[in-house]
Amino acid sequence: MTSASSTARTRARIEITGEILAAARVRLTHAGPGELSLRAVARDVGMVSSAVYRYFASRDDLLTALLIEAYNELGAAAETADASVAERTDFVARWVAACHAIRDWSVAHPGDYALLYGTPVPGYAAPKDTISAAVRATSVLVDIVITAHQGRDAELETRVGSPQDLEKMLAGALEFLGQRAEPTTSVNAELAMRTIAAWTAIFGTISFEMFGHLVGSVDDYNAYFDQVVRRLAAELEL
Amino acid sequence: MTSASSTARTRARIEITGEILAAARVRLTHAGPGELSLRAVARDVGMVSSAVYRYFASRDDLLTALLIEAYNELGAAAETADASVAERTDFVARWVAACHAIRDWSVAHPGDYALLYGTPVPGYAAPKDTISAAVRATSVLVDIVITAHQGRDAELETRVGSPQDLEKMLAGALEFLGQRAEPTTSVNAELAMRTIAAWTAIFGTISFEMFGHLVGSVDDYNAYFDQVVRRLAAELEL
DNA sequence: TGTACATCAGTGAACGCGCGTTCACTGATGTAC
DNA sequence: TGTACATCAGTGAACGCGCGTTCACTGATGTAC
Repeated sequence: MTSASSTARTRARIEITGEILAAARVRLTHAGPGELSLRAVARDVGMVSSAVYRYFASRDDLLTALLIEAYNELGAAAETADASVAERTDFVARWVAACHAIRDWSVAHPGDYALLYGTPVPGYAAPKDTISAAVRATSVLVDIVITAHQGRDAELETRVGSPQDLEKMLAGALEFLGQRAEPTTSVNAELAMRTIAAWTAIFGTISFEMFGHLVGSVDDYNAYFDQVVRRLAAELEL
Repeated sequence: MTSASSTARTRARIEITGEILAAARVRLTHAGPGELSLRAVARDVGMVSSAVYRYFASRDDLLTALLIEAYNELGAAAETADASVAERTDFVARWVAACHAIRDWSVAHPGDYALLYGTPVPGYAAPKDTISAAVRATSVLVDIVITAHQGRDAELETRVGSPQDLEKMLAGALEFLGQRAEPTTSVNAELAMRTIAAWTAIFGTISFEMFGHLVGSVDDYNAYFDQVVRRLAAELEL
């Protein structure tokens, strides 16, 4: 008698599901997510195309699984990098480590990156299952910023516009940041503004690099990214 | 006798070429560039698919024409917005106007924006004809920054790393900026660094908005973009 | 001005292709007694 | 432990579809004399 979770069938299922996902991700390197072909993936794995339907109910389901897997990998990379900084109060070091981990993963997985941060697939709406995975990498960055500012004497001064305007405009972000901060603390709207702008700048920089817009302008992408990240750290007063 | 440039044929050719391009751009709103179908475009225009080949030698040629047209429109929008600021020494106003023009055009033409700044079409390499169009919007921003700093007493101080490192890393950008500056002036590497970072942040912000990454965080995209742009203006010391 | 020829836009059929998905099947694996 | 039945992974054929591109054609427009 075999326990339900370790029969040959169950193990094979897990393994082959992984093989299909891996093959699909390789395909994504050479074709956009919209052109991802289930039949091509099946061929790569060595099955007949209809067999894939034993594992994924449709092409969209495959895309969803890919999205979740990729988001989780990116999130895990950021988390690991942050955790590897021994001096937990060195927020600049943690920020730099996490940002570079995000870029390193992106450079190593261009197809996956395009899936996550490139043009959305037309006609495909990511289901809610993807949200918790999608938020992981971002949460690492947010936590570093919030923790750095937690319990400081002075709140950041609003640079442009009024605090009230910022609060209204960033209501959603403030709620998200508030959930990740200590229960009693309220998050400063100016800090939220700078955090979102920094987060956007990081992925904007990676996208520009990956999609070829920095060709001819920047020679050393890693060094350039490092510059951007350290400037953002200063901006965020980490 | 009719002059070569205004025969009925020539006029029809120009008109229909425009109709094909327009139909293709509508299609791009609902399908990524990789999935753009020549047959579908032909159908929309009311021709048989093979007739399109009288106007474009291949699907890739159509894509190239779309790229050039869209880049030129975006560039023209930025140029017009900049030119409409009467007080030419009010560089902040010019910067804000140009940036908003870029965002407004992008929001109004999401399909075209994705073509220009989204995931590149796999297997398609934009030919060199596109470069001069591609550079127009960017040039507007660069010119504002350079002109603002032209002939100032103090050069910007390098914030992170050494000026030498920046110069090496940004050789390509420095050459580009140098071409647009007054002949005798040399462009400060720190200024180049901040300019590229600002340029990247602008398109990063627009991409995040357009591709859905700000949903739930930011409520008023236009106000948020305005914040970003004004902060960048300060950063650039316009 | 009128005619003969050349150019060219648009047609419609055809090519070979790959796609997502369904379905009846077979044989191996798992389960209950 | 052994047998009977149920589950399920994988097969292979088939469906209807849309795609990019080629080609011989027709009829209208343009050009040269």
